[in-house]
Parts: sequence; C-alpha cells; structure tokens
Amino acid sequence: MKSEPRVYPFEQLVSDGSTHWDGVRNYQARNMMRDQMKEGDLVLFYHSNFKPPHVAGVARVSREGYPDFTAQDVNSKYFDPKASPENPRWMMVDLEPVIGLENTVSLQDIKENPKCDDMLLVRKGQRLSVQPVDEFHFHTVLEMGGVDYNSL
DNA sequence: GCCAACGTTGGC
DNA sequence: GCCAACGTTGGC
Repeated sequence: MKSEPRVYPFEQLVSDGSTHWDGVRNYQARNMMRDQMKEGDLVLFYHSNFKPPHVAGVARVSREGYPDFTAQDVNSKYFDPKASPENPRWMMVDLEPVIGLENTVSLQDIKENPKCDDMLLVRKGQRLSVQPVDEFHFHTVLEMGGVDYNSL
C-alpha cells in the first residue's frame, strides 16, 4: 500500500497504533480492499513521491473492508457527492503497524533484484495505490529489508 | 458506445 | 518541472 510520507509516513502509523486507510478513490484499489484483504493480512507500507521511493515497513490489516466515511463528510477533502449511506461507493480497511524495515528497500533496489522482475510494483505505468504482492516477493522484500519473516 | 479532453499518479 | 500512463467525464 502506498502513502506519501509527507502526508502519512509509516512512522505516523507506528505512533498512532492504527489508522483508517481513507481517501482511496480508485475502483481497482477499492475492490482490492473490499474483496481481497482479510484481517491479519500483512502489508508492505510503501513511501511514494519521495526521493527515493521505498518500502518503509510492514503493517497488518486490523479491520476488513468497510465504507470510507470520509466520502460522506462534506468537510473532508475526500468528500464525494455521489456517496451515500445506501451506496457508500468507497471502502477502506484499518491498518496497524507490525515492524519498520531494518533497512528501507528502495524502488531501485527492487528493480535491481531479478527475483522481483515480475512484481506489479515495477511494471510500467503501474500506479495503483493498493496492489497485491505475492508471497515470494513479500519474502524477498523483507529479506532485502533485513527483517526475518518468521519473527512477525 | 465512442472518444477527446481533462485530471491524477508518481518516477525521474 | 516534466511527462508517460492511466482513469474519469461528458458530449455526441
């Protein structure tokens, strides 16, 4: 899951203890949160729009998909006039921090690792803010980041 | 249903 | 700041 660190960095999740993943306004990303993500699922927390862009830590889904209430809040920057209680339109999950990477793993690190060749993240034109990571790639990134998967 | 115009994402 | 690669909007 991508977040701009100037908006919401991983360190903020650590100090908050948990957060609502609000503001996602893309259908593919929404469907991922609504249909695929389950409580307990592990998440790579990626810092986008940063030099260099990188994976900063691991989070966990602490609540499965439910309506993103900011879409119905006129005072929110994420307000969507087409959202309603009957049709909330947008969904979110809650996340909690698991661990920060010992060494952050940059996008370049990932691109340079042949094991990550097939990762969605490095596919051209790919800009989904929520995307699936298969187990092999997840393990590979953790390994590069100096975190033992079995300790999670 | 098509598609041009426009807006956004996000690496570089 | 640039721009490629999308996604969305709305006229027709």
